[in-house]
Amino acid sequence: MEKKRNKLPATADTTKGLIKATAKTSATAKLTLDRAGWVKAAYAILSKDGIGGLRVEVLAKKLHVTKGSFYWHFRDRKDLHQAVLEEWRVGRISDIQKQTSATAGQEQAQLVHVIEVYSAARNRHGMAIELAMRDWARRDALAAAVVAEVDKVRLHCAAKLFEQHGLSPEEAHHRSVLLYSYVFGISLLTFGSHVANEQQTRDWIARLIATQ
Amino acid sequence: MEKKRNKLPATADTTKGLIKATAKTSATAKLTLDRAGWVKAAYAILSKDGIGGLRVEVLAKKLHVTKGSFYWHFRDRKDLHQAVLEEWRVGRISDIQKQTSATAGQEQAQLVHVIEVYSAARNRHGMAIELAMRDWARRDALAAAVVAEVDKVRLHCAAKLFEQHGLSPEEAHHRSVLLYSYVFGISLLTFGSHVANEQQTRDWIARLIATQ
DNA sequence: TCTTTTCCATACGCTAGCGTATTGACAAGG
DNA sequence: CCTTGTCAATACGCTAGCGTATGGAAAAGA
Repeated sequence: MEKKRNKLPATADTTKGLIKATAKTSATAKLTLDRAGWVKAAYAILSKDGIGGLRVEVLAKKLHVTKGSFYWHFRDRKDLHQAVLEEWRVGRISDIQKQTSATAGQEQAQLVHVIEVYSAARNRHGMAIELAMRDWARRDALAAAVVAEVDKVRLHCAAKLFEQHGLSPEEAHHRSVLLYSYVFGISLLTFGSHVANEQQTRDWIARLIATQ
Repeated sequence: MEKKRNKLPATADTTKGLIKATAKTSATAKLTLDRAGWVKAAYAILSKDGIGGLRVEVLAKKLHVTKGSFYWHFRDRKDLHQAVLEEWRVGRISDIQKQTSATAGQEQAQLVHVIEVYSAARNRHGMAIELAMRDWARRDALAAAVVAEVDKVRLHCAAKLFEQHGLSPEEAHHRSVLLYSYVFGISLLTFGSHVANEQQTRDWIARLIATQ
């Protein structure tokens, strides 16, 4: 019995529902699917317990398998980390470009929409991952690089909306930085406590940021 | 057996002189001061590695003692946690009220100053603790309560400045929430990466927040 | 001087978790 | 049928870390 270390092709071909019913391409499909399954479960733990709680055996228990399976699909813990980072990077960039594709004349509404989408009150799970990634990035260079790249794209896309709305490149950049600082910062203020939603405050701030 | 007498931080040394003067109070004073030494070291670890890295034996090694000392001063790990939280709570509230005591007519300059003080670029260590506390608060109810209390005071003090500057209570609250969301959020954007400081953007945003 | 108190060192048992080695089950293909 | 490849279970050694028990040194009191 020879063991092959599976080094991943990072492109996640998410073909759901083909778990066992496939016959021909099942080998490759099942491989990537299993890695994707581990990564997906890793996300759930990451959002709840942070990168420090992302442990191999805990993850295995969550998936009702043993770590023997994990070390078949992943070389080690770092391998999983890289897969999680890559998944997050691709997913976020894709999401941003979807969120910031505005029709002409609707830029301001689109910006308000972006603020709402990233609001912790409406997207608690997504924001938990966001904060976990940033906490991770403060102690890990690779995570920091990924977060920096995603932020760069985010700022660029938001700035483009501001510019299309008539602002100068400088002010567009300023407001983009403020926008993302706010949406992440507001989640830091409200996440731990059970503060009232304060929708009025959120609306007021969103208007201030998005309106020139 | 040979023993190494490694001194605790300087605060412990200065008070050891007081022990000889007062006998009865020295016991209590030394106890709390030694606790303070542990708490201070805990801060350093907290800012660097987060609450997950705050381990008893690591902390002891940092102080060049064994954990035998730790368990003399603290009942357990949770005891240290509570001491750290209390220290942070008292220190932050004291600091806020100092930072927001404005002379009449200088409220706006004072608000800009608050934004600058909390800027990650100028106060990296303090912001690291701030972020670590908030990450901690996401998974610990006690930490969440402390952070919520500090935030409440912060928002109240900032809102008072805005009101003294002539804003309505509602807008004063809105802008206070924006102010603290921004200062914490901007640190999330810049902490992991080595982004340029962008002082111009910071100034522009500070003016937008503090100026009606 | 003798005793008590204070503070730290040492040794111990225990658990969680990482990574490896080995075995086994099962399906596909020759 | 037998071989091979795929994936998971099991067992193992190892480290880090928590909390306890105990000893020991030194200062403070008596």
